[in-house]
Amino acid sequence: MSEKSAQKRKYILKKAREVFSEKGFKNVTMKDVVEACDISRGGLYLYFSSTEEIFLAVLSEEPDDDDDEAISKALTGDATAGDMLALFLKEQKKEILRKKSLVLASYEYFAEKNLSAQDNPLRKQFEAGIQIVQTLIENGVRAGEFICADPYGCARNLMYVVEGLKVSAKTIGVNEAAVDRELLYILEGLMPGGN
Amino acid sequence: MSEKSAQKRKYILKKAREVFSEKGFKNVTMKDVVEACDISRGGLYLYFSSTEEIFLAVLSEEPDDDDDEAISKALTGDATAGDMLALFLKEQKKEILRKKSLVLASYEYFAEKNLSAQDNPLRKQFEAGIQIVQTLIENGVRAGEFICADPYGCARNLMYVVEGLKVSAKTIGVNEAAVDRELLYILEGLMPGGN
Amino acid sequence: MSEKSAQKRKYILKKAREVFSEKGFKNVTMKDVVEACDISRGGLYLYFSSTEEIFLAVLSEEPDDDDDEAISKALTGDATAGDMLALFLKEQKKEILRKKSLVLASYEYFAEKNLSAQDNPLRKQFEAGIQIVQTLIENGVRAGEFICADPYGCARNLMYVVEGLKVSAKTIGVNEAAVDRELLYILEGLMPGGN
Amino acid sequence: MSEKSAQKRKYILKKAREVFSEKGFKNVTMKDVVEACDISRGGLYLYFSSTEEIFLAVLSEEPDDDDDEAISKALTGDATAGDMLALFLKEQKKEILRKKSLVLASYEYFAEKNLSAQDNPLRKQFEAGIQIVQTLIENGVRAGEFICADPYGCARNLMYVVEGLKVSAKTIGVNEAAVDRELLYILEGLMPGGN
DNA sequence: CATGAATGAGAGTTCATTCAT
DNA sequence: GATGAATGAACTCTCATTCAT
Repeated sequence: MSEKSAQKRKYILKKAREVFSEKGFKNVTMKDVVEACDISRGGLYLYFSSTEEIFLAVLSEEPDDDDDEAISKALTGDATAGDMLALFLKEQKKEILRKKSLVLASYEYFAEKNLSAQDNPLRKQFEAGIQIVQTLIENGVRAGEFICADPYGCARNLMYVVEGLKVSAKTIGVNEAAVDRELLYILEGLMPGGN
Repeated sequence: MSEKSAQKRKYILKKAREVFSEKGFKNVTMKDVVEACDISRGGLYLYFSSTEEIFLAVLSEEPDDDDDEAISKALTGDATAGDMLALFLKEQKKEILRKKSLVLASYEYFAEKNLSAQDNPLRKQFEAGIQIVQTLIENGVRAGEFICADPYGCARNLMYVVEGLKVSAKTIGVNEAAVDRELLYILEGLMPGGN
Repeated sequence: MSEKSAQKRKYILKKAREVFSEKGFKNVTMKDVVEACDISRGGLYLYFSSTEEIFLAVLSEEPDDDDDEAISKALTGDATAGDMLALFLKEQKKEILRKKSLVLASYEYFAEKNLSAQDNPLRKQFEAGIQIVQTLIENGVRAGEFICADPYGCARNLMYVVEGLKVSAKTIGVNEAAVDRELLYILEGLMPGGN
Repeated sequence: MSEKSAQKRKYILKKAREVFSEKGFKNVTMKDVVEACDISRGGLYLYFSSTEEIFLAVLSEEPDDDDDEAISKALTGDATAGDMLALFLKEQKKEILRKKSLVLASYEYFAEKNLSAQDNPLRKQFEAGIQIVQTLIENGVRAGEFICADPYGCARNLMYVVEGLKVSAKTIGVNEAAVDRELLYILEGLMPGGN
């Protein structure tokens, strides 16, 4: 039963993720989720008792994580820093362009809460990204692949651009070429013969 | 009457702007606006018939526009490109850090609509920003103040960072020092002795 | 408007009183009141926001107060203590036998709350009754109408019997003859030639 | 199984009694009972199919009945009428002051039903009480212990006071001293040197 | 123009009751 | 017998919107 329950919970979260992707956070009602899942009103309450609870569960669900896996694999292999950075950017690009993403719902949700830096998963993720990029750049500089006087600054710049692209993708529209162009601009700045 | 009407309309928009700043777009009800304005329920309907209508009116209101004015003045004066870029960035910074801004409400609103590029004021504004920055950089390069191989790319980079900072300010928190740091990083990239 | 509002409020309370009389306290829903008043769901909420609020308003409404008026008149006139006690008992009897009374609803309500003696209107009323009866008996004794060694004890006895009759009337049924019989039993105990 | 069943039934009734004592009748849901018993929702329905059914079963359960036993014992022994009346009153007092009693739940329940005198267990119990007291008083008078011109009237008076005390204990609060005082007042009225 | 009472649709939530296991 | 997930009816409460004044 617990098995079945867990599966149903997962099913609900899967459907809810779609709903949040489409409608953001605040616009989603329990009724929306009920209808997306095609279950009864009361049935949903057996698993979750508010949209917030569902949303947080969706967020904390392990994602498909091809990305992290891929990154991990790359990090353990003997890929060059450039390869790895490219890989990282590829994942970011995927996230930026993903149709069904929780980006805006997260913005809505975390903008309302005023979480301290520690409690804010969005921030943690952001800072983790900076850390990764900085390390990759430093490795690349050491290996002679990159030229960069301020790896930390460059990493931050990259991540803010990614952030800007994410939100732009949802609000003003950004196509794949534009994403490539922006990321390439930064990458080229790191290249020995770059601008 | 028309005069009085216009004033009341303005009053409503002023109050509504505050409401949208605080609560985003979707969370705002006609009741919220009515209460913020301390007018009657029916009274509001004489001027606007939905929160969307109010929101669009708020957006299209001419803002205080010290910024644009200042910019214009600078552009007509004999300020250097560097001065003018600094001025532009100062305005951006103000917007990024403004407590009561419509940033998130706009994101919410325009994310829902799928407006074509032409109809999307957010996009127009974004592109106008790029245009301005690009021009300033080009002027600076011509004047020998800046060194930049790709003014358009640099302008885009700058604007995406600004966008990233705006959303970060609302969601994960960004203080003034952090904004300065990010903008400075870009500026230094333009300087003859920069990175 | 305030006039009309006040009238509607009164109207709601009148209807609500009937509902509480019939169904007690806990069984009454906002829907019940809405239906009794034949107003809209939301309309009721303009006046009251919970059944508790309505109930307390019903309780604190001034009653028809023939009783109190009558008593007051008698007290100011030159009625004998016996006449006045008879009058008091007549009012009690009316209350005991009243079809539409809030007795049980009050019991339900105040049993749930654990109000201190001061805050409990039921208790205040009860003690006021004892006080009145005691005074009347003392006056009667002084006037030679009654014989009573313990007016306070007798007053309490009377009021507890009244209380017992009230609840019995609602739960096991008590007819007028039975009420008369019980009250007469006590009265006769006060009479010079009584038991 | 039937043995086990009977035990479970008893267990449910025991727990349900507590629930009804605390929450009255109408406020109790099947869910409340399920939770108090820590059994499954469906499980309860194997034994009872409504709160009413449970409540009636609780009421008809033989109580601990030290009281009745004690009374019976006393009645068969050679106790004096005074001793026996004192015993009876002691039991009433216990009931009046019992924290977990079904008094209010019963009031709620039987007030809703409009049972005929025959079908109303509350009434039967009340009249049985009068009968017992009347007999005791008559025996006491015959034995010269009591003086009473109207044993039936006095018995009724006593029982209504008890009823009044029961309901007062639940609604306006009555402490032990007050109960003693009221009962003593009546007893003294029976005593040769009483009021 | 302006008011605010009134309506009713719709979302949230709780439970009695059923039923597959 | 026993379980507890699931359903759906019923209730609470909030607002967008209308309309008589």
